[in-house]
Amino acid sequence: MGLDDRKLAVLRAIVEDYVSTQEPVGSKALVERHQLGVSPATVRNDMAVLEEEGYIRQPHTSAGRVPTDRGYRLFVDRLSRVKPLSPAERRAIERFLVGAVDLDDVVHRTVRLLAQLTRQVAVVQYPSLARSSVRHLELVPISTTRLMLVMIADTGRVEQRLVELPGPVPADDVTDLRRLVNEKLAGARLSDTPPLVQALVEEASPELRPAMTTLSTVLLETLVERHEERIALAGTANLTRGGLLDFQGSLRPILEALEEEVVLLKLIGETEPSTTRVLIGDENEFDNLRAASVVSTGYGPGATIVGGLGVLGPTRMDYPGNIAMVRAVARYVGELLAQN
Amino acid sequence: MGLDDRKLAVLRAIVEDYVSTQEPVGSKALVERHQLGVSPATVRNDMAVLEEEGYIRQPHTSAGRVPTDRGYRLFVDRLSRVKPLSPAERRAIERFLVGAVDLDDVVHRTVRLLAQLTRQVAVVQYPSLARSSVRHLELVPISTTRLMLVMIADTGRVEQRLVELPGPVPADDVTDLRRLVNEKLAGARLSDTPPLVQALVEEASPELRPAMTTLSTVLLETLVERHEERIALAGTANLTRGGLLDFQGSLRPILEALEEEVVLLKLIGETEPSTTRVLIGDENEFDNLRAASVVSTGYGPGATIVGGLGVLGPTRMDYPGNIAMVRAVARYVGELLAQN
DNA sequence: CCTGGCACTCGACTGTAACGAGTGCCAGTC
DNA sequence: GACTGGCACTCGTTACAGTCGAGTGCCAGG
Repeated sequence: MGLDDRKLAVLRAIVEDYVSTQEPVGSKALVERHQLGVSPATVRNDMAVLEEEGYIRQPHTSAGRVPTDRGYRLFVDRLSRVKPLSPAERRAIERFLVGAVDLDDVVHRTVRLLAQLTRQVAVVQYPSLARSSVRHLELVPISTTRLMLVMIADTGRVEQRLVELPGPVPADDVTDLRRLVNEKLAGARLSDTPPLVQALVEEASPELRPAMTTLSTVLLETLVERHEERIALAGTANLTRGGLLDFQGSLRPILEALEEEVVLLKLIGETEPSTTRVLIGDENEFDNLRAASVVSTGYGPGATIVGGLGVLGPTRMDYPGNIAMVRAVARYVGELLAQN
Repeated sequence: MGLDDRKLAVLRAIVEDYVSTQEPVGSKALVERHQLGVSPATVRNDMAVLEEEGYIRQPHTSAGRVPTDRGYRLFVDRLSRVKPLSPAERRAIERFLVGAVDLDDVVHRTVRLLAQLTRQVAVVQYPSLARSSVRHLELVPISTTRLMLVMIADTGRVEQRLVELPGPVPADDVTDLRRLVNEKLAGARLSDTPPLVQALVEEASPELRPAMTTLSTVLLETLVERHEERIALAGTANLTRGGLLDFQGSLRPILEALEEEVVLLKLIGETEPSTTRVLIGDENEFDNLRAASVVSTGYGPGATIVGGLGVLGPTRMDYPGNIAMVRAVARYVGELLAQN
């Protein structure tokens, strides 16, 4: 029941044509547009087999064939040829590098770039706190009983939290607190901090003990528990390309899913190192996104991965192109981060 | 050519019915659902006048009437009765207050709340830097030639920027720099800082001069020039309610507009104090949003205004309800901010 | 000034027919 | 045995005609 080379070529042709025309493709059109070297009738036979195997289907009897999710999967795994970026695309990616002034800027530029290049919805996860280390902790007195805790991570992320102290704390004590927490925590990975924070409380002098206890609670919340992942999104307007054909006229579930950070994180955040992941149609776990595909990968300075990025679009998308662009952008962002 | 009371009542009834049913409303249905005390024929005459005056129109000859933008305008200005919030809505607003830990949290909760209450797209502007004062400036050494500048504003906003120094600066000098900039700038409104920053450079000692010069450039950029306004958005999925009837089936322009921060800022950011602004259909300046209306207002602690918030939806929206909710939410957010 | 009545308009819906893209199958060819 | 041309068949799309009915404008009468 194997598929010989020609049948695979037919499948590839169907996917490519359908992606570009958005219309079910028939046997006649297929032989006209591709050099298959056989007649429509032969192609029809091959199509019948491909359909039997579940790679393509007919929307209705008198229509051409359309790839199924399974067909796209085979295409992505075995049939797609790498699509080199055009010079224009390359230039666009390089140009976006210049002039980014901080992490926010980098992320925003990246997500817009990705949306523009792929003409899909782009998603970029900020560098995950879980994969960051503490660079510096700052305590800024707001009033005698309030501090602003600012945590600066090595990935460039800056988190702030208000700390309500149990009682007034003099400025000198704040200085001590600042010194203590930095001595203990600076350089530590955020995931390793809980015991260190615990130690801080135990080692604190009696005067500092109450303030340090409160502070430690907030520290743990900020550093570990709330684990606030952030996401940037762009290009939602691209969902409306292709009229209402994609997503069978109902953008609703897609838009709803895109508003859930949890969903997006699941889609692009689970990064095995340096692979590009492709989720096609119902391969992803969310019902709302059955009609969508996701191409994602991890990024980070050097070989480490600090976050994920990717694009989301209709299953009928240009997989080779999007894969190439997602990879390229991830690599450039990694380089950019490495410079800091 | 004035409109007597009954004609106004008819217009009000048309708006209310059309908003709730989403279908052109005819004379017969109107007298059935409202106590107008007259016959359909009379209503028809009134309708003819209202149409002549441009307040309503017929989508086609054999259909009922639909309000025009001008009709909505009149309705909002003179006919709508304030709609008190339901207890459930009140409770929802109060509940959202509890447990907000920082500005980001407040803004995100607010925008989601607003989207959920109004079932429209909600937009919240972060407290504007232009209306903030400097609370504290922090300089964190990243390497010998790099600093992270962190600015904490009294509105709770925290901005960071990387500073590339012209040469190595010893730790003691960083301390001096920190002290100097805080002495000069802490408490100042951001819009008042340029001369102060200038003075900083002039007064700096020769050793600090080069570093201070670089720092001042970044300060000016961060504090004044880039004036980075931030926006949070939620509820885009609500655009798909009412099927494709609203926005005549093309969400595209709306989604595109929503991705432009500049556009959103114009819509909700221009706040005259303590008024609620309603922009109906083509009253706003963006072609993309001709089919949409915006209800917005300013918010801030006490009587001052630090930012705007609002909702965007089809012109066929529940103006009284949305106005009430936007106001209520703005007031609550103001109270919340005042507590900090 | 309001009302009932009436003719009229025109979109929505229904049913029918013609069309055509595309298929599956089969007999014939290399 | 694999491929091909031919052919009957399916079924969605389009066009057209006819009916229906919601809603109107207008008018004569109260």
